[in-house]
Amino acid sequence: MQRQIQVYNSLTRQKEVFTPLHEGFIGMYVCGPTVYSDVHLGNCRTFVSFDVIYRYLQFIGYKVRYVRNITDVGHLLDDGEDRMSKGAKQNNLEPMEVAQKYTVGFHDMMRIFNTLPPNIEPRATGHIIEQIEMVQAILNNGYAYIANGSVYFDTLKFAEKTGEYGRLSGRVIDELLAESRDNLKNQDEKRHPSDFAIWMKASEEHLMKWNSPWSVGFPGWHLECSAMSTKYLGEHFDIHGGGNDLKFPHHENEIAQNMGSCGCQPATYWLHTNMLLMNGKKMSKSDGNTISPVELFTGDSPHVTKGYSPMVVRFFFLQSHYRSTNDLTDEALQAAEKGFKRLMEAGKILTSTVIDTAGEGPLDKDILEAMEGAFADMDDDFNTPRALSRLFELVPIINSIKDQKISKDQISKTAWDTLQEKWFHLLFDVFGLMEDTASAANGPVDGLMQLIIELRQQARDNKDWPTSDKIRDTLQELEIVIKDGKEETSWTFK
RNA sequence: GGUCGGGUGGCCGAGCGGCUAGGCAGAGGUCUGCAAAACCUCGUACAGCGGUUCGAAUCCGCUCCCGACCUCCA
Repeated sequence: MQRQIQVYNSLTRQKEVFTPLHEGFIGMYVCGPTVYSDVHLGNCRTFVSFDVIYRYLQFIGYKVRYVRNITDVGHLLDDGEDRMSKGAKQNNLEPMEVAQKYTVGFHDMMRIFNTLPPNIEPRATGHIIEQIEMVQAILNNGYAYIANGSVYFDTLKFAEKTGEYGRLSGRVIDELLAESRDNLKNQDEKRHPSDFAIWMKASEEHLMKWNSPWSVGFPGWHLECSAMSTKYLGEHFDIHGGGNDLKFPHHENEIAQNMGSCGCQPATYWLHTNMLLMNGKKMSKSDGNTISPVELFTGDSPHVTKGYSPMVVRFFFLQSHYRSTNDLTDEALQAAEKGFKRLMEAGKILTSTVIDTAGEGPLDKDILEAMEGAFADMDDDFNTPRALSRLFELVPIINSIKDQKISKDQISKTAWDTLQEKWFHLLFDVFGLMEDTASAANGPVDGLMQLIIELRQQARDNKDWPTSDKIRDTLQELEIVIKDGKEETSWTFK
């Protein structure tokens, strides 16, 4: 069921028909987290976005190799200290203990958000040799120079020779050139301010360091992704993804490194997710405008009035397009929570209702068009909010079937069965949503509830309203909602 | 300052030349013992000013705001 899809390519700044390098196969690399502290929500939104992309590509029949790295070395802070080292020193730990702790935490969170694990999750520290080899290749090609044991990428030379530097992020080479005259003098080792380290000589007290032909040191900030994507996906692969904020300098430098070593553009399509905002501003740890996933789940934060379940949050992410900013507010989350519930309730009705109408029904067309439309929306650069809106359009029909406001002969068995199948494919397999908590009750709870509902019905038949209402109110306090339908009474967790 | 992306009804958020987005909230109605749920109906939104066009929220120009990146960040 291969479908033709379109993706927005950051490199060309337009939507393009997606054509994989090898028919039927896709190589996708997504920049993963730096594991020096707990994941924050913005990371989660990005990884949920790529999770949906990964799921959809698989759903439409591609065999996808999804590589997402773990960065456990190589990110310098202002003072020149490595993030991992800093975290280690603060807590008196081995750097690898820090990495391990937060890697586990990251994985837990990804599971909570119901994201599929990538096929390969390489670590930067496990690929020092590959990185050293890449530095060597770049040196051999003349796009890097050695200074005091460190190796720098020569952006000016690269820009002059290839004209590539700055293409992704829209930076202009002329500016780089003009800039150089003023800034040249204050550069110690770098020849040009835009040059960046691909190998750094380590100081004595630096914790994470390795032998190399140039010095005992560590790889540069952007090198890992170049080396690891090449190793697992080849010199040229289909999709490279990451957060918008990585475009420059990270991705720009990644491209430079790949081209500097092998001469080819690493990925055909560059996909960037936009930022998660909170109250209109980028969510960021450094300025306090942040809420951790756990705080969001528990409601333990001044930014929310209550907790929201992971699936509600996932649904909330999906309600905006991955290339748009998404503004997280308490009000928006409440709206998402209700909407998500409505969708899930409709799903339950869909599961439990059988329609046997032979031939065609007058509503078939609407139903099939909406479902087909939802997939067409996904084909168009993974437009999840639009696809979701199609599902919502079908909710009144589904609910009306249950309430018998629409009779079953209005819909054919074929259309209904198709709806069932596609609905769940989209919601569960592609969007990666699932029932929250214990709301899908089984075991004794369901039986107990049946009994209670039956007793209440007896009271109602006897017009014993006090008893009937007491049952309802008490259940309400227990977060269980009683819904009196025309034919039967159902229940759900609040 | 440079680069890029935005400003859509009370809120969130799609659409990006002609056709109802959708969710939440709100109003009215149906159903109901009451309530909830559900269903039906409704608001006539596209920052401002010009321009292009038979026709613009959608294209162009200007103005005003906002955000991101340019330093580690998904």
